[in-house]
Amino acid sequence: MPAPSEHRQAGSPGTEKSLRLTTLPEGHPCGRCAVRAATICGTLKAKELGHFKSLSSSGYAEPSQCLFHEGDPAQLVYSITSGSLKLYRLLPDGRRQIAAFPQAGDFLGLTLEKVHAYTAEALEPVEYCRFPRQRFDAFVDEHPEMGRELYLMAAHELAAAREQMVLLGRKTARERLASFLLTLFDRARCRNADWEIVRLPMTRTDIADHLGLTKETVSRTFTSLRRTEMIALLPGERVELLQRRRLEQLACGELG
Amino acid sequence: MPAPSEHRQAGSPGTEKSLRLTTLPEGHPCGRCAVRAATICGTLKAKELGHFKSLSSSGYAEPSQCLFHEGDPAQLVYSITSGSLKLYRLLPDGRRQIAAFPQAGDFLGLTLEKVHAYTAEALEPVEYCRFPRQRFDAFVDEHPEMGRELYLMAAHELAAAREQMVLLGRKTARERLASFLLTLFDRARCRNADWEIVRLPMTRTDIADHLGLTKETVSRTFTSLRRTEMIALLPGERVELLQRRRLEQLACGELG
DNA sequence: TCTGCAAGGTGATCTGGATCAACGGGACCC
DNA sequence: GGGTCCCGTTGATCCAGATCACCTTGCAGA
Repeated sequence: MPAPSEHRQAGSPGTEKSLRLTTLPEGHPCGRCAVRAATICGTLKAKELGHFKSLSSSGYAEPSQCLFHEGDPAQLVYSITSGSLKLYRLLPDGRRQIAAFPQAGDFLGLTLEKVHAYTAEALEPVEYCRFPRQRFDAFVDEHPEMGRELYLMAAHELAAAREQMVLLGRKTARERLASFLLTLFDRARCRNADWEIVRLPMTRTDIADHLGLTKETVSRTFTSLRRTEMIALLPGERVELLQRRRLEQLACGELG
Repeated sequence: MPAPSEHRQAGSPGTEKSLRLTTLPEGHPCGRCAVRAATICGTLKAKELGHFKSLSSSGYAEPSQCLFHEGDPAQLVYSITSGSLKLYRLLPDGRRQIAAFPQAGDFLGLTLEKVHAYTAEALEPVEYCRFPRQRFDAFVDEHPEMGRELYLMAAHELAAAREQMVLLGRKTARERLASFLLTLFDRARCRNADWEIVRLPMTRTDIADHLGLTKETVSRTFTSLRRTEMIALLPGERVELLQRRRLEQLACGELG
């Protein structure tokens, strides 16, 4: 029987956002959007949301297809409505760093620069709404309350990025993998009330390039966590967290 | 004779922000603020800025003094007007990761959580404006245009944090130090037109804890860059970049 | 049915940077 | 003047994780 989670007991993002979610009239184009509550769309009223949505077009990407590449002019902004991706930078000699694994509810391509600094590649089939950058910016200018929402989004991502800096700069391989699994778990739990089970839509190489390791070390570390009975590898690219409390201690450096 | 810089030739933040800077009447409390142009204060008109400023109190911190500690309730927001700091997280066993070296013009303490996740410690004498968090938030709510400014600030920091993730995850010690020196150089150049000289107000240990290395490795790497004549160590904690083009190539992984 | 190949796993070996140790110099304080 | 402490530097040794090599499995395509 797993110990209860320490962090974010009450008032998880999901709860808090659903409070302010406005109901939409029958037949609204966003009426069936599964991620509306989780994005900046959630704060817009029916009419404004209709206008916002009308700026966009829907799209679909297959696994290994890229929404944009590092160096491409940043002309579109994406709101992911289903699926997940990897966001990465390549060094000239092929070394790769995966900055994040964006998923449904995330915005993508919101760079301040004229070109993308990262490549966004689908891990699974991805559905999205796509906004021309200029129209997106114009809409934000006309709706100052959107600025605050964008800020909250960026601030969340900044917190995650700094957490990852601690991981990359100072944690061991075991600590990194434990942290990674817990992050995925927390992120999934905000959206649907899964169990102690985490789905891994990415390969060992992807995980390695996110954690600053090699795929061999990731593989060995999975084995090591399995041998110490902290996790179990389930069929279907899934992992069960058998002892979440111990994983949390390991992740924050309290355990060998 | 150094090659011209590749990145950010025209339209540096400094230029772009000064365009929108409003002039203040004689005797305005922010009239002599050196960093007004570089912060969100720069977008406010005289009257609003006066109101904003009146929410704050000025303060001063000596080297090694902390504005706040990891775990403290986040009750204040700081706008740094001079000096520089280190922002770090400690793991229970003493491992440390320095997330950033904030300096004049930066805001600090803008967390979404109720407590600070990092400690902010002065490297040099620091002057700041300090806003009670509630009043700061209330002001932002009443001035929606501030949301956009906060967003731009967070987006800049996010870009920097992801750049650091690439560094920590995939770069060698030499590449890390070269990247670090160039980042400091670019940051200083935005504010005053220094030369090819970078000031290092932090110790070797601080640099190590920022780059995911040890102080010994940082020291050896300085020596190595000096031996290959890419930098020179000057008295007064300063470094001259002797071959910026080569340093840039090294920093982005194009050189051994 | 075979073939190719991408992904995961594991053993053997290597190495970049960590760790341990020692020294010199500057700032500060009796 | 003589401690003491902190900082930077350098040498010697160690080790976590990288690298290299190899095997298995699953699956798509011929």
